[in-house]
Amino acid sequence: MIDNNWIEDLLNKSKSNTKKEEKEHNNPLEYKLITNLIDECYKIHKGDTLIPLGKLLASTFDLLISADYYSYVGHKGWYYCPTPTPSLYYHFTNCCPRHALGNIFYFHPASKPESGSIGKSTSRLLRAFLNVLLKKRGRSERILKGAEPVDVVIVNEETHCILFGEIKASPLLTLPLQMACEKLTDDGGKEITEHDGNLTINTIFNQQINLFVPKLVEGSWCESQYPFGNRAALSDKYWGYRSVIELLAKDASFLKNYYSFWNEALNKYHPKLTNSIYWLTNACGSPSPRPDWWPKSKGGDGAGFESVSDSKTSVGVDRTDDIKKGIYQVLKLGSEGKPVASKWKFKVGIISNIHAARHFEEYLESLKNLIWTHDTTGKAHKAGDLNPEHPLYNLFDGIIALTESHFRDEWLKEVFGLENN
DNA sequence: ATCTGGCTCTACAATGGAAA
DNA sequence: TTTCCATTGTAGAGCCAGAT
Repeated sequence: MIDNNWIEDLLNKSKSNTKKEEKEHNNPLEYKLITNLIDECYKIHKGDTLIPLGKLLASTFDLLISADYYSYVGHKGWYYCPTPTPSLYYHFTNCCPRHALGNIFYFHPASKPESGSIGKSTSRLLRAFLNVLLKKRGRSERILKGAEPVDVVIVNEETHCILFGEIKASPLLTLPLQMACEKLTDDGGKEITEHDGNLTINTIFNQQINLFVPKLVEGSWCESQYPFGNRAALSDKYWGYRSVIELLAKDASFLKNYYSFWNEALNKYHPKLTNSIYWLTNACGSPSPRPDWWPKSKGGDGAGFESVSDSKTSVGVDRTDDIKKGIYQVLKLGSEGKPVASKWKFKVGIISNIHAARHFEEYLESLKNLIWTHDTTGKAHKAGDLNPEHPLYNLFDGIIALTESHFRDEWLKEVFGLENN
């Protein structure tokens, strides 16, 4: 089964996959947006080196994912909030985003794209993002879409270094969209309140849509918006990408303000610190304090309540079963590939946008420096029992994320070591 | 009360064999 | 040989029950 061509075969499959993907996936704005985002990060970091480059990059990766999410926005799923001024929101956690900033919760289901379409884009976008980033850093490595069971292949043809990686990418948050609107009444002419929620409006096409970026005013986070763009028609599939590109070009303050919000959200991303902008982050859990009007979960006869965002939507590589899956993948790829690596310096690792913010300690800390080997005698108990030339392997050559990484390999450190990790 | 993980549903991509 | 289609595998996320 496993032979000396295992790595070579997968590498060849990966190459052809990439070409095919480039052909079929034809979004002309994707590369442009990624390039602009990364260039802006370098500019900001150069102007203020106290801002860590990796975190900046991670925050703009969220913007990239968001641009993709926005491209699915249609007529359905806008939430009507009447106070203090009538407004429509298209949001990504299950509550009114503007009231959540003050820890007041009005339930309304998030309008996320179908999970089936999210999965493939996040993984593709992270590969594309890293590709541009490595070019920017002057690296010659190529990033390829892997073939099962490998998510991503990173290869340096000259030095024969090759990484098979497991990708786990998921955004910290997606900014809500906002539109102004008239005060609405129900069929009987009665005013609609926050509790009534869940309205479907007639059309969003060609209307001004704004981006909801909370702003810190005298110590509290307040609603604030940037003019964003509009979707011309159903066929206008990439309007999200176009609008982010235009906003970056138009308003120099946007990215810095967005970053300071995003960074604060990441710094306070902990289930014990449930305040304000926390409720816009993924996997933030149940509302606290839970208001009287907060609904029980659907079909629930028991004590279950709806959440603002379920733990299944965890950030980066933080979801526990994803971490476990990742550990299995590096073990599997490593144990099959490393002993037969031939001319390749074969490395394995996990690649993500954001490190395991909540679960690193419990799930990865004790494993991060593990090494392993094959022992067919079953009698080796210490290194000295083995032949001095007996090979040992890293469990992880790298646990890599834009925000924080752990390296056990010099090559990977050169490729991915950013200034802040 | 919260976290975790099993089960479920959905979307999508890859595969491989049969039909054209 | 190419095209079609059923099957299989993977991932994200909702729901729920059991553990802590």
